[in-house]
Amino acid sequence: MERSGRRPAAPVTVTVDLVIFTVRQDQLQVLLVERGNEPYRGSAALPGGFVRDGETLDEAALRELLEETALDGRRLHLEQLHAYSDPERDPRGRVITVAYLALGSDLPFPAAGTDAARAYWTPISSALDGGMALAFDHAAILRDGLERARSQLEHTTVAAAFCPEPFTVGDLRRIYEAVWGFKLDPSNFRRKMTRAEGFLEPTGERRFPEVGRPAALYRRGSASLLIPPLLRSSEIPPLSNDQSSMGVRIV
Amino acid sequence: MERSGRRPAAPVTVTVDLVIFTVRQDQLQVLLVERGNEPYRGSAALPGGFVRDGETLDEAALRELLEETALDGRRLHLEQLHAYSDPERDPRGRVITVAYLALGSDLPFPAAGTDAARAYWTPISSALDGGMALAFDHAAILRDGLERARSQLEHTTVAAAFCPEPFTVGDLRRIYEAVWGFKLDPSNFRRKMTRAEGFLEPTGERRFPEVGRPAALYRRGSASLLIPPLLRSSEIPPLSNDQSSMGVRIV
DNA sequence: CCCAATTCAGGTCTAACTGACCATAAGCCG
DNA sequence: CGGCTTATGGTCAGTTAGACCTGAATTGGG
Repeated sequence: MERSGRRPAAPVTVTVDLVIFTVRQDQLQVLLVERGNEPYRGSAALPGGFVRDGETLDEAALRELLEETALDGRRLHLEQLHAYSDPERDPRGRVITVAYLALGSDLPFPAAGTDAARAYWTPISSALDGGMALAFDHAAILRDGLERARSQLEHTTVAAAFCPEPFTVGDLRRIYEAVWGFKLDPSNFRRKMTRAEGFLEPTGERRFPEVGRPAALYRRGSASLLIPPLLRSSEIPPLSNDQSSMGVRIV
Repeated sequence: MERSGRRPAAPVTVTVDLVIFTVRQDQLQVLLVERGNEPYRGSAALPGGFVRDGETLDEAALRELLEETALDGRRLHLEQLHAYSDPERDPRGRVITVAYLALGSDLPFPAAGTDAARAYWTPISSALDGGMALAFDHAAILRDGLERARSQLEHTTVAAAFCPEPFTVGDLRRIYEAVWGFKLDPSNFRRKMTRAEGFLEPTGERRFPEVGRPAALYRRGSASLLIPPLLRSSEIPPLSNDQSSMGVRIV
């Protein structure tokens, strides 16, 4: 940072917005709120809010997460996604937002006591298919969050963050299938996951499902990276709405 | 974003800071400036500045880049890195910065006309080895930028952004070696790169170096992703002198 | 002119991994 | 019991990665 005296520092309002994903009924779902204030009153939006004095962005994101989902932050993954800064993105004026990606398992329905007008889980397919116009640039943020989540599953063990412990290899596979949007071969998936060091920690227990053979139960291992990665290579392309706003276009 | 009326929006100053990397003499170098104003007057810092009214973060980063390096933006890569928001990170008050990563080939020395007190290239090894205390949290930003650059080389074709066109496979390999900090096997590297679709576009020409056999010249291809990725699997031999799979550590 | 040094270009070989597919196991249900 | 479902494990062929080797093409020095 240089040149502090030259130009007046333009004052800016900063918010955090959260892309909170969970998997329910083998479906990737995102938490949306119905806006209670102008602008976009009544529209669907990502949960979020203003960053307060003396608060880091991470703290603000954690606070909003707790307010929206009443969730203990321990078993969920939270990471910064991107900062969005189009001067026209908020009709009230200059508002820059920093988006966060949160992944959680079996997240509860939003507590009734929150001050969001209404919060609810929606399958990303419906949230993105154009029928539901999200407020501000939240559709773009959601797309970026989805792509980030999909990419993270390739290289890290965060998929386990979607699974309540203990879980089976099948549970984990259904997470991958829900997030990526296509089926995986159960046999090859199991071989891959059980060989990745530090991903799955056997409990010795088994789970007896409604139907089918019992499955071994696992806990999350200590590894955070998936080595070697599981790349969604040449599979069936999922519902692709590639219109990412990330990356700078030059020329 | 929700709950607009509840809390006053705390006004914040926003800056962009740039981690600008280039490779010179087979060394990864970063552009630093000597601060001309308080705080940290005289200390080394990353180039950057305030975001102006009506400007996106990307635009602010591009503007700073042009001011610092007088660079035509065509052959350089610019991407958002992370937002840093510790309330104590700037003694002047509440300043959030959004860091950008820029990669360029053969970048010129900073133009004399810029208003940065002094700008200069430094090998990252010296910039990070503690002897040179960077202003603010810029050491952390630089570390994050380095890790991002290293990771990008695995999955994308940005390494070519470091190479003035046309370039040889050897040029490209030396970029990887400089950024990653260890040697690669020339033969295996060439096999990998020439097979990756859309990375290298042969020109048919050759370059006759000072010493050694002439090398075929290439241009950047159209692909932006490197498929399959080139992973620096080498990495931390936990015990023993196992000199890793693909190379020998330098640095 | 021949030789050493250097770098490029290519090839071989083996181990590992991938993806497609098959087979069996172990529950449930009627 | 046989049929259905899911888990688990194995095979097999094709691909890839890493280690290593061979030769090609150039410069520079005796």
